[in-house]
Amino acid sequence: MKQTQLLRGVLEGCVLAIIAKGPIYGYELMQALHGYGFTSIAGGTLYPLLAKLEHQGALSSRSVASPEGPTRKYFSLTTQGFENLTAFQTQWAAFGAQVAAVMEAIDDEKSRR
Amino acid sequence: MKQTQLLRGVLEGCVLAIIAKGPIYGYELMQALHGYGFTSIAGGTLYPLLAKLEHQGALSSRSVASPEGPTRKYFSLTTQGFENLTAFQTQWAAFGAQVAAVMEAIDDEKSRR
DNA sequence: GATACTATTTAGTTTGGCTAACTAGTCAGG
DNA sequence: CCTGACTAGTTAGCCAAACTAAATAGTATC
Repeated sequence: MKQTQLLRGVLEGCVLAIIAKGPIYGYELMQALHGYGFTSIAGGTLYPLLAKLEHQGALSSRSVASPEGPTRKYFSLTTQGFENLTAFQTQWAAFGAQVAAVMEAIDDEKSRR
Repeated sequence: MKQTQLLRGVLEGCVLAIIAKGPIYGYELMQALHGYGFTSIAGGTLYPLLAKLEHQGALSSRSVASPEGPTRKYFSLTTQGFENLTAFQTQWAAFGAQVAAVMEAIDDEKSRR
């Protein structure tokens, strides 16, 4: 499915949510996203986002050698990151309600026919 | 609220949904969106979108003189437009479910603490 | 004739996810 | 030993869509 546009801003929230569950490195996070259905997310999308979030202070990272490949970079949420996540959840809920209201209106219209 | 990024792709769906209720002109549609909470949508956002949708064949339009201002351009959904709307609703529902799944996971985590 | 509201259009900017390419480490098969 | 496959991360440049700001123009009010 092509959901590029819908992802705008939402991907960041999802990344924060998954990292909130515990430290995780980029590649693993990517696979987790795929598992949730966000199959289109590639390294070129995810890594720059992680770098941005770390730069902004929402994430902290540490490098750990891997027994089966290149060094992994584990990310954790900072206090700021948790705040961002909460803010996102609030905003997303409100936004979803707005969209639902618009769609409901047309559903009413449809059922009236 | 700053929801610029979340609106990506969704605005189009909302516009289709509102027009589905019956012919409406741009300015009125803009006010309708404001009424649903999308207060940031300005003419410079909406009109180009309407033009694009008409060009793509999702909307048809006709100009009608207004008794209290410049000529209005009323838009209606074409068959294509209805199809687009249905496709959007399906996609939006699936997307919403995916995001909910990610957020739920972290809620579980939170409540376990 | 100045302000305000209605109604639409256009130019140019910004944001953030996308593709594509590259580097680099480990391991299996031939 | 070399090739390919999987793991792991980085970078440059593209593109779609919403944004700001400004302009045009009609009507009404003061």
